[in-house]
Amino acid sequence: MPEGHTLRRLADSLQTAFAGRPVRTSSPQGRFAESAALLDGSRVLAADSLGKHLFVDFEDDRLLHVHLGLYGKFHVARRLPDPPVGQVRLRMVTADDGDPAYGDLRGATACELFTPEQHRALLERLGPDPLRVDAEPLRAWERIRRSRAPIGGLLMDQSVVAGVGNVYRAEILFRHGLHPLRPGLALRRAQFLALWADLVVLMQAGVRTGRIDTVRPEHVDRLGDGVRRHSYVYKRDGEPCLVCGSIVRTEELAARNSFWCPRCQPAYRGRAA
DNA sequence: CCTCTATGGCGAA
DNA sequence: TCGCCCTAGAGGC
Repeated sequence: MPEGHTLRRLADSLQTAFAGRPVRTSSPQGRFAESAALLDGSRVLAADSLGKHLFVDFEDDRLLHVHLGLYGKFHVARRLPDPPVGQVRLRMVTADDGDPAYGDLRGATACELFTPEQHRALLERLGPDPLRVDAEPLRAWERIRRSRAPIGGLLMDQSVVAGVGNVYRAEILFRHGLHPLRPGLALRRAQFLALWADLVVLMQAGVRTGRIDTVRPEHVDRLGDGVRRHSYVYKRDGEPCLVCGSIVRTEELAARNSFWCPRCQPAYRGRAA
């Protein structure tokens, strides 16, 4: 589930398993062979994430940039790897003694060495990441408050907020009673700050558990059918809202399916919320 | 077996 | 806005 929490979690496990240790890198299916060859045998210094981007710092000023895209997975385990099965695009294996670990990258959009210039340009382009303690939410607010674009699109724009994807977008808007089509400039500052604070809580929980779970305890089995829901509206179109019972709706927004409850998230009609 | 869908984003038109 | 990249799981036949 590659939204920001997945990348943060991945950076943490790579850091724990590989930091300070030399690795053998290979590209069993060739796609990222060039990156693998350039890094083979070097020492990992650190791993970090920003938004949906992963960075692995190697010695001699080399920086690996990975973006998982929609389908990518980076499986990390603290044991010796089995022979690669299927499309492993990058394999990283500890090359020193003791405590073996490996990582297998599949399906990623990007796996490349970044120049300092590329790195700087990317950092400059990305908005604040709710998972970072040094994030500046007011940078996002300055973009949102002056934009006529729908908040459901702005939240997906990585230059506004980094790390939010389609699930967190749908869920955070539900939790704050905001219709996805409400223009950014129709939000109040206090509304945005509450939304941001909630994003921090939800995404931190996502880092801890490895899954996106946004439903408050009192709503988890609200329908009384014994099914524990973990989202209020995401992919629940056609089903009853866990709060009011209205039928959850979906429509495409910013090239992705957007989900909302028509009663809890009333349509914007030119008034403040 | 097949087809569809997905938590993302880029570049061409 | 569309096509494309790439993988895996779900569901239909």
